[in-house]
Amino acid sequence: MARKTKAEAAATREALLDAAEDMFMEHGVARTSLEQIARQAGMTRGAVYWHFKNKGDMFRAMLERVHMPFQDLVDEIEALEHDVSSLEAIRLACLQGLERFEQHPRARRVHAILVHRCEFFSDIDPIAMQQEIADECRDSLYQHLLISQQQQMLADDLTPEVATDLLQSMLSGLFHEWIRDPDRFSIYDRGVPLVNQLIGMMHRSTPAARADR
Amino acid sequence: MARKTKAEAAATREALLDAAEDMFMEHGVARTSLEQIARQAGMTRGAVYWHFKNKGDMFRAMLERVHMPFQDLVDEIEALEHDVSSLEAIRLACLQGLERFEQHPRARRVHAILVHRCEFFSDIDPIAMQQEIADECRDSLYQHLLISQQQQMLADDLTPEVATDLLQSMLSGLFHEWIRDPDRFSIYDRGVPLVNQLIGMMHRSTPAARADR
DNA sequence: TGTTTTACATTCAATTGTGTATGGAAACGC
DNA sequence: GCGTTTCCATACACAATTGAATGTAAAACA
Repeated sequence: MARKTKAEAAATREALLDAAEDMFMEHGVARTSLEQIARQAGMTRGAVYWHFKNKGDMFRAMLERVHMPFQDLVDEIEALEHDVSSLEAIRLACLQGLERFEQHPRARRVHAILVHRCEFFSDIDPIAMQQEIADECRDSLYQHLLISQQQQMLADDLTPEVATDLLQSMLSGLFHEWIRDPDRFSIYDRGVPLVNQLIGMMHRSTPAARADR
Repeated sequence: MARKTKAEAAATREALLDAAEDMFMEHGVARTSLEQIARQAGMTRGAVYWHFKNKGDMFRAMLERVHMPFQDLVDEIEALEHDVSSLEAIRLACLQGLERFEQHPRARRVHAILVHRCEFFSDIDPIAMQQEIADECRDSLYQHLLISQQQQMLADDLTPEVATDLLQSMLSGLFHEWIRDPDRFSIYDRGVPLVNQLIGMMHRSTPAARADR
């Protein structure tokens, strides 16, 4: 076969990853062969083995295309905390995260694959990856809820530990319910009232809890 | 090979399912061959193909050994609702559910396999199964939270819809965090304060929210 | 412009898993 | 007690993938 331009080669690499996403999503990771991926991209397995070491390497590359923006959210909290209260910053960061999930279809698909379309294989451990993401999110929430408590924002009977577990569990559950079938409902539309309500209930006895629904 | 007694045959069937659980849990469903399962049980594939049609049939049989006791929980709510308030009945049913998860290691393992160790194959769709379980739980919660609202138990700014989403998301998230690595923490120990806190916050302005931790 | 490297396609060897067919001895029904 | 059925082991044929080896024409480079 004729050699391609560097730009063309990069394009086929992207096309292969796109095809991998398609086939992984449709048939699951284990049930899709490298030939199916190659044919979906209009190539042969030769192209796949040129750009990637094997299926595991391809999977890893697919994940690396969607950078997990959790640290970005933390940074946004940080930037906001100078203007608004810490609890309010957390609330806005959660809403921002929901919105982001909704608006990046590639990130949505890759997360769906990671959670529901693959079991571990070769040296890929999706559960460990999910663990890592969840822990990162959890630690971040805890740090900021600790600040909220120090600022006397949390309700009397609410410890930052329980508050963290509550928020993290709720967000995690919402995510899992949604990612199971993202077309069933909008994670943003369902999530906004939940976040507002829960954060509102966490506030220190401000009877006029705001639930803008 | 010599024919076995009916009791012995039933025992090997159970042994095969035990072995399947072990291997599915350890290597994932897709990566375990029927021969691995047979050898783990001290048998050959002949035994497997005698008792089951194929891997999918075996998987289904494995799931059928653990009856999902969600309707039992609903019934327990029903039985309790004559004595205590509806919200209190929901709270107790949630705690009961957590306890049950903790205490049945087989159910725990099978759920872990269903969620994290398999993608769909042949005519098995684990996501649809999880969907079914979640919907059943959600519907049940909603029905009873509707009663709570009619009994004027819910906080003014809390609709039964949002309350349902909150509780269900929180429970689902807690479950997913736990099932990812059940040895990391006790779902009961972490769940009890969460349920108590959340249900407590849902109550209609009873300032003395109870958080027994 | 000539040489080297790149970006694939094609082919091949080897492995792995599946489903089925066959066999055999003991348990079961009568 | 005898035929039949059951429970499982063994053997075989078949398809599906994989990884690597080889081929090749054009791009990149000097």
